[in-house]
Amino acid sequence: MSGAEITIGALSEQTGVNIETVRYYERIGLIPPAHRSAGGRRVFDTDDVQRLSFIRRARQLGFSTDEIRSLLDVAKGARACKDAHALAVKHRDAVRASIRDLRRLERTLTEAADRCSKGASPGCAIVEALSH
Amino acid sequence: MSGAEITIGALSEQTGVNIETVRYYERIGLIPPAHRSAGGRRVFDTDDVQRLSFIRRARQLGFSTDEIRSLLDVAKGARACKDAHALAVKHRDAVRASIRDLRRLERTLTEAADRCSKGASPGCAIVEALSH
DNA sequence: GCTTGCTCCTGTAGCCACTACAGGAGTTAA
DNA sequence: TTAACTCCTGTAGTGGCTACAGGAGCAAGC
Repeated sequence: MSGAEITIGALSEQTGVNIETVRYYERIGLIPPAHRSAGGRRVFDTDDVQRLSFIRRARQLGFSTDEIRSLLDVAKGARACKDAHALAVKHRDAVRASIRDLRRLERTLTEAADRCSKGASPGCAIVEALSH
Repeated sequence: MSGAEITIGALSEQTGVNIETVRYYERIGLIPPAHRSAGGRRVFDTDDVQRLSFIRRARQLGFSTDEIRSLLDVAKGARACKDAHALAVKHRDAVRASIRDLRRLERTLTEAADRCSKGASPGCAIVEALSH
């Protein structure tokens, strides 16, 4: 029992997580089923705000919902910190690979766009670049 | 009528595009409906190989199927090169933005992972980083 | 001519992480 | 009491594929 009773709308505002997304997280079991008011509405507390904020930050860092499940386990002590470390490193390596790919991509796009704007090519330089 | 009659399997091998994906592209109208053999099977030619290779390269550069539709229009002269240029520049800017985001992300992940492996934090540094 | 094994066909459903309804019910302020 | 608002469930859509199930065409060997 931590603090006030919070509606789903207030929870959404405080955490920046969409109302529909909160319900979705409940549905897939990322957050536990919320308590209900007499009228059947979800009631949250400050613990839920904490948890949802945690999830949101993890999502912003690109962790998948499954990875977040593991991170939440680490947070509540049900799993070793080592696992969180492994996840973070694995994810960071994936991010690094993405950056490398995107850099190459950016170069290719820039080259094509530059040749095009200079009107050096007879046809369209971008179409040309994609044709072989 | 350009060249030999090519099955969907051969087309897939020559272009590196999955068979199911070829059928998917036909379904969404990214490629025109293929001609059929007497037995009802799709028959392709070298023009189709060209087109599909074009599409594949564009996908590898991260263009959406809708953007590729426009690029194909430019390729066949039904749309100005200017439009392709605009698309490429817009896409390149999006890629640049992604790179910036991922760099920040990579830094955050590295910092958290490093603090964790050094065992400097009392709890888990990664969980800590996500908690506020 | 028949069988075996391969390729291909259509149609549907699943993936991820949401997002967007429709149609109804609880809640609050004037 | 009425209006405006928030919330409820359930379902379907997004993009770009991918993965079946259940059937049919086709080529080679016997």
